[in-house]
Amino acid sequence: MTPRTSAQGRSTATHTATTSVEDYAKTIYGLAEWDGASVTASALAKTLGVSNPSVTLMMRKMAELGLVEHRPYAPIALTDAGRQLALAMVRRHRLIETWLVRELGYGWDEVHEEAERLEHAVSETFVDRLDMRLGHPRVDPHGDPIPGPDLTLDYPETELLCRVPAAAQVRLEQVDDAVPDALLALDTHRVPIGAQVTVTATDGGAVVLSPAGIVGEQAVEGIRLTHEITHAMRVSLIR
Amino acid sequence: MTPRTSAQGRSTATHTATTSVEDYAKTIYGLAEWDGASVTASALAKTLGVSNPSVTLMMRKMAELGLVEHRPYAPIALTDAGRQLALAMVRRHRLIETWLVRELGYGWDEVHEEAERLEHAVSETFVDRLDMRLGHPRVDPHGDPIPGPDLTLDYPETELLCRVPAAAQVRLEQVDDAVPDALLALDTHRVPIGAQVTVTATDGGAVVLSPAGIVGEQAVEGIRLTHEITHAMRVSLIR
DNA sequence: TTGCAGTTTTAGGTGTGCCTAAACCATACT
DNA sequence: AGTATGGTTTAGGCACACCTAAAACTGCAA
Repeated sequence: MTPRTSAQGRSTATHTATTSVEDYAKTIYGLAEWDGASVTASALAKTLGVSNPSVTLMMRKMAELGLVEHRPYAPIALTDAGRQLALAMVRRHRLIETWLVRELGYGWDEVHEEAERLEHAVSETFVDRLDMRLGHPRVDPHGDPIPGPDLTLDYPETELLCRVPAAAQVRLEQVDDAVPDALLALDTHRVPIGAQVTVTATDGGAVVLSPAGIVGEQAVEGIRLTHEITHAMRVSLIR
Repeated sequence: MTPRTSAQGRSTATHTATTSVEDYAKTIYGLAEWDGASVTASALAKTLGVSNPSVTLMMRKMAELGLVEHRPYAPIALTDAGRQLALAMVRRHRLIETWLVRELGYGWDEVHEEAERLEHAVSETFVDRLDMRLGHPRVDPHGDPIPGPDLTLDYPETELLCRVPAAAQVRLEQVDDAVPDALLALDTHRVPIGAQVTVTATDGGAVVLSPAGIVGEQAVEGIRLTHEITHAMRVSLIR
């Protein structure tokens, strides 16, 4: 599951990649990674906000570039080179977000869009110097792990919040920075990354949370989160 | 000479501008500004590294957008809106350069290319926050003045080094960051921005400099700069 | 004044990345 | 097994920004 990394890091493909190619690679990686599901053309189209035919065409192109495996009508998977490219983009994105929050006073809910544009414009040198200045952070402000310079990534053991059974005690580890509603919900209910909570009830993906440690009878107001939001959060199970 | 600035700053044009349009506007402004000459299509083509017909086409487009005045076969000039856009880009460019040098440890000869890409990717918000963090600098590391948030710009009284007569005492005020040879020459001869020097001899644009204060007989090795390089520097006259 | 040289524009064409509409396949259901 | 329903691909086009080659204009000079 953990991506294999060839020694010298990004090679030819990374240099020929256009902004679009970079976005496709990152999105394919994100879908496969976050959900653990196989990536379909239409899922990709929906996430990227483009039409289905556009995806088909781009997949043909990226297959020729050696970035994806794609036989007609079959699901889409990144090659090793494609994963390299995706991880390089993820690294950029998360380092930039960390910097925007730490040094330019951005809120964690403001950084995504800005990073989305900047990540295509910065050089390798820039990324390395930024990484050094920030002290080689391991996670970004949303709890997402940042790939190292060699593009390896250690995953904590996490699960999508929408898949956790009722009554579980969990710790909030990551939020998808691309889902503003999720960030907003955590802000308004004062639930930071690292908070421990109990899943009081589940309803087909929607979830009700209470502060951890609340046992039973106390009538605490729970926090209700929609499926869309719980799908944008990953948690680790406690005990 | 100093561009007039309408109250609320950048309006429609700034938001519809593509990367190319932004580059054209900035380049037209730079040519008119630095040289004081009227801008021809071929000068623009050469500076931007594109063909002449590409310039013609782009001028038609930018005229429709209300960014340039351009009657066929006539020289090119920015409209007020075009100058707004150009100044917004100059502001971005120079603030980004200042930041790269001050906080990411870039050399002043490394920043141009990086800033050239970043300036098209950052938001207005980003620029304003960066400006605040840097303490509203008035000049960038190359001595070039940085337009304020209202896009006005105060020019010091300067002249191109290649136009200064022999025997003049001058102070180095600005270097064109887009000319690496000029930056290199100043680095190797240890001449910083603000240095006072005497123009010992001129030769059709090429110039020999000596440290200021050297009067006559002392046989000091002068610094010889080509026309290409002296054209990339601006100085103020002393006394 | 006419002609020529150089600049500028028109004409026609390329590559990228996107779109809609229409054909196509593969699977799930009756 | 046969067919409907969806996801997927082909077909045909558009916008942007660039190119080369050829035509058109300007203005200087014989």
